[in-house]
Amino acid sequence: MTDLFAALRARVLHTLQQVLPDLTEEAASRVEVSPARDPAHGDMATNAAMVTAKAARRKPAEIAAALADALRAAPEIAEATPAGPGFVNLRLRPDALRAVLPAILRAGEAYGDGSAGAGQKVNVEYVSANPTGPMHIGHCRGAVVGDALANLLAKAGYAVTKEYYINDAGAQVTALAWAAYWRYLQAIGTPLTEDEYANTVPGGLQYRGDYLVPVGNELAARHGAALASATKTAAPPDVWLATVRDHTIAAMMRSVREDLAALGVVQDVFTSERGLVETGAADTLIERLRGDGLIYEGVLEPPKGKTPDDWEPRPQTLFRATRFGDDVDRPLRKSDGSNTYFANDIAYHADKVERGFTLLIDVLGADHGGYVSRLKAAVAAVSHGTTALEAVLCQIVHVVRGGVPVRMSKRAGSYVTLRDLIDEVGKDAVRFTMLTRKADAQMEFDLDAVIAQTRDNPVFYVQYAHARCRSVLRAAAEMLGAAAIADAALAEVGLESLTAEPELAVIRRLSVWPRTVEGAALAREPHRIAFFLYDLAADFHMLWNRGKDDAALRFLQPDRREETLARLVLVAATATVIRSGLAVMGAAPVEEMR
RNA sequence: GCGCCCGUAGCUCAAUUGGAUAGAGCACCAGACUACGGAUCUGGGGGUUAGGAGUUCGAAUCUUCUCGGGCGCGCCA
Repeated sequence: MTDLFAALRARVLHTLQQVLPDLTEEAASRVEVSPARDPAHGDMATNAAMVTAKAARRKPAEIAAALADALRAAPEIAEATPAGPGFVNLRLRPDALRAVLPAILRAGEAYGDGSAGAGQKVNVEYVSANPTGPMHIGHCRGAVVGDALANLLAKAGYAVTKEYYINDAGAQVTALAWAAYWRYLQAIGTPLTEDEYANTVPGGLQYRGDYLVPVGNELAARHGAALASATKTAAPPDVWLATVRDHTIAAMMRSVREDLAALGVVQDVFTSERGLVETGAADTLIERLRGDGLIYEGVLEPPKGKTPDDWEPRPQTLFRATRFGDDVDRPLRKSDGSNTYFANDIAYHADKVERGFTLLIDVLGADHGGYVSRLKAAVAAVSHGTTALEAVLCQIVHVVRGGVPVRMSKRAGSYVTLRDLIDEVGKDAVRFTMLTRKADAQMEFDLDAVIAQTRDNPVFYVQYAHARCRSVLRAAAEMLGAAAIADAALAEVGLESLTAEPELAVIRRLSVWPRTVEGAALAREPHRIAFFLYDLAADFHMLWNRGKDDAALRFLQPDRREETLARLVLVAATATVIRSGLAVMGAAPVEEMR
């Protein structure tokens, strides 16, 4: 019994069946036991009477009254009161409420682990930035949201794989190779100026940032002048392209992994788009879908209202996405015969399906919103409906400093890199702050506020609460000895002295943790963890400050050992749950503030 | 023109996924430190949830319309 709300829900359902013998399973499934919004109402409330009234053809208030009467007989319930339009408010016996504390100490950070995921194999794909340069702030939110969501799902009982899809097959990678080749020519002493070189590059010289200088130097060190013409001007691509491209992609991915590691993100699987292309996976898949009657040659209608200037009707290889709810059928081959990005992406998602995942979650930027419906159609088609795809869309982050927007020029080298951001505000602050908004809402990231060490910075507020817990426990170890305050020892302590409202408020909050984990996981909303931690920290700071007005209310009372130990149980449990929550966020708990 | 996301206190954001009197922080006003770390805490003012209509025991949340903002719209990734 580590989830008090699950236990009480079971109690309510059991009792409800006595009141309403004909209770349907459907109605029962809608019964909730939730935290009371107002402590004056009690500890918990249930909507049981309201959600069952219609089927039972009885008035909610009538059921609520009967249910409350029956619940009062339950051993863990002190009060059960019908209220409002049909709620039943519950107040637990104090010992039943306090029982969560030893349960937390015994479970440690595993407290809150759930089984809602039922071991389902889920693949969370996130970041998946093109390997064409250092990661910048635009990539950051997806990285943090995806990583925290994966942690959250794992805690809720899913079997999670964290994955990165390397987009290393498109035209932009060829452009990257041209840019790296320029740095290579420089390294071996080319006579070409940058502009002269740019004129020889199809599509012009992109990626002019100097982060490719080391790559050029490495190529020169490894290959000498072998990749260039005798006059050290641009040689035909077939001489060097594959070599330079592969080396550069590898270098960029090393940099991406380093940046992600600095953010605390370590993914389990990296899948290469090029790998899928080279094994012909996409072509194989297209033929398979053709066998299912889902591929045809056809001509699409032009988009209504806004027709591109160069639009002309053209027969294309199309996937019947409309059969799976998409708006239009989607092209799989470009006019030059090569596969579209979408074609490769179908193959990639089919690969995930074949690896046994029954739930795929793609964390995408909001600019991919229009892409989701065709992906869902593709996953439905290749998995024959056995696998679901969900998209978590991350809206754009506006970086400001003191209310003034930080310009993020696309001009190479002058944008704000992820590494710059981490160096300035720290990994934990970046992660926590990125999770203080719903992913699908635009957010403002104020560098000044994130550095500030005050209450308006949730990271410090939460970490300060943890540091205070640890501070008390260190002082307690001095006073009582380390053995007396070990978790195992504290789990046996009598807790009758914990009766004050601020103490009960913290206990109530701690009891909500498993329910919070489950709710956030099912909704795919890791930001709820951040808000829970903030609220828990607020409850704890409030409790702490009682000791300021009245020294008798401080945690450590030298001449009252039993009472002190009981309070230490509360402190240790609070610290444990904060650590548990920070682990989901991917932020480190701190022992002391500096 | 069509599709998706969004609109909540002056500002930045919540709201237990349809629940009770819509809550926090910042800012503003008034208070609390011989400290288990005051980087904290207590109190106050501030709202027609963009607007209208509907669904029901009950709506910020669901439906619909209007207004406003963001993103996307065949052979980019």
